[in-house]
Amino acid sequence: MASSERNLQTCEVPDATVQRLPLYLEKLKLLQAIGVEDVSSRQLAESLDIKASQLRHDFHYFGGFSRPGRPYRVEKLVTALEQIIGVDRPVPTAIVGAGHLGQALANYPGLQLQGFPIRAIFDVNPKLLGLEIRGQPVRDLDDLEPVCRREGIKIGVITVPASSAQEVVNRLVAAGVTGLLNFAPTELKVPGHVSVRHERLTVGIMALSFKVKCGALARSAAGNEPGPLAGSA
Amino acid sequence: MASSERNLQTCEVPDATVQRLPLYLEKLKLLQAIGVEDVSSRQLAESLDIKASQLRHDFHYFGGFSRPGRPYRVEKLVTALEQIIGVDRPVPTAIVGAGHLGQALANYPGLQLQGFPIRAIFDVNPKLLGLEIRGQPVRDLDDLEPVCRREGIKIGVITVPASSAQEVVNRLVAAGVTGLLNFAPTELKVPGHVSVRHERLTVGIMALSFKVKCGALARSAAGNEPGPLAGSA
DNA sequence: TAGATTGTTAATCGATTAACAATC
DNA sequence: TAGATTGTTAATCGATTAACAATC
Repeated sequence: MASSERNLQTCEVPDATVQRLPLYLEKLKLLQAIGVEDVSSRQLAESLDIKASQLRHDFHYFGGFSRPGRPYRVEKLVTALEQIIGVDRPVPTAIVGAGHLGQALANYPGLQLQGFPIRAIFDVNPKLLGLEIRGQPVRDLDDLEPVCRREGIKIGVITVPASSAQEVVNRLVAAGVTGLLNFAPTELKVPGHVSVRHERLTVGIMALSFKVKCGALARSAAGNEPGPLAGSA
Repeated sequence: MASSERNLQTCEVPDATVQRLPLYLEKLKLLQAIGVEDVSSRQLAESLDIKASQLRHDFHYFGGFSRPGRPYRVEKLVTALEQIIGVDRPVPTAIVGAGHLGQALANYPGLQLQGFPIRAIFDVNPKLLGLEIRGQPVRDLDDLEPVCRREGIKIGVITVPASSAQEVVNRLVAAGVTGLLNFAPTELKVPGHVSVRHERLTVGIMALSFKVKCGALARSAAGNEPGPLAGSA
């Protein structure tokens, strides 16, 4: 118990584990919604296509979700994971850049539902200032600092062009934002107390392209090119 | 050389390496654009915040980008990586689901620029059928198969609700699509020759939330809460 | 030549998986 | 009890890093 407390505080949790926590939470919430009360590590792991021992190993960093012999209580697990991830209370979030991607994210219900309500949207383009998305007006970038402070914004979503990303980030950090979700294709310099996560849309599609190309090569080498209708589920 | 050919064909390349290839390509194209002709593994690695030995190790799976003693030629490397990733010629891509996210992706210039021209957009909503995005009309989902075949669509981007994702995927696969970029929060069943990549927006923001929360805990434990203006770059 | 660079292998490091005692 | 389950440690596996010969 003492060691799991230390893990929580110093965050000595592997990144690979951290990335799986949201998947666990998502699946558990789904189970909760259909009225499932108990779940074993094997059931939960199988539904996520991972090994049960990996799931238990992940949970072990935080410790004490159940006792040997007893399966997990879905509700307890949801509560615990929400606390661990930090979405046990809403995390006020702002979107900077109300172009196509920014608007899409502002409209996406998942963010609000998962605990990240959009409390502010900013853009430099005066033509967008009239626009309102899910009850939030697009505001002038000039108002960034006072609005972010007033709303207690914790996370900033960067959907501005790469050329203005760093300046926007500096202002968000100065206004007290400590987490940045960066969709701009550029590196960002931030002070040590700020966390950044890059979301690169083109990395995903390129990695996919590589696999597609390799699959095609492998099949043509093996000489068993499937007809377009073959094998469809 | 024989072993690197085998790697190319059977794709025995670690996923971690595959995910870095697009980053290398992106940075190299940037260097090319500003007229840089040569680059060393150290320079390139440093600009991406990785170790030079890792970069050389990655390149070694494909082999023969330079000779000992000579730095890499930017142009040769760009060409080679484009071929390896499979973007040396355009990869016809379709977007299924023209809601906010689908429209944002269709409008995103990066996809076209990186080698993935959007050659078709589909939706079930009749109200969207008049819409045209960057020269592509939103088409009726009923026309999916003939249009995908005619345009030679290789990659399908899934931006429909989770409830209809599997059906859309079945139809895309039947129409000859072999790569799927899935934004719907659901697992997909596909035949073996099809590659799927999940893009989970909420996983990214939740992992970020975890790090933010841990950072706050660590600082409050250490008792050195920085003022909101401290340390800003 | 001397210093710098790549390609390639070996060493290290970390993450995943297996195993099993304790428990229900 | 017998079968199933968790928490926890050890074994395995794979990825990253270091080292260095060959080369410019």
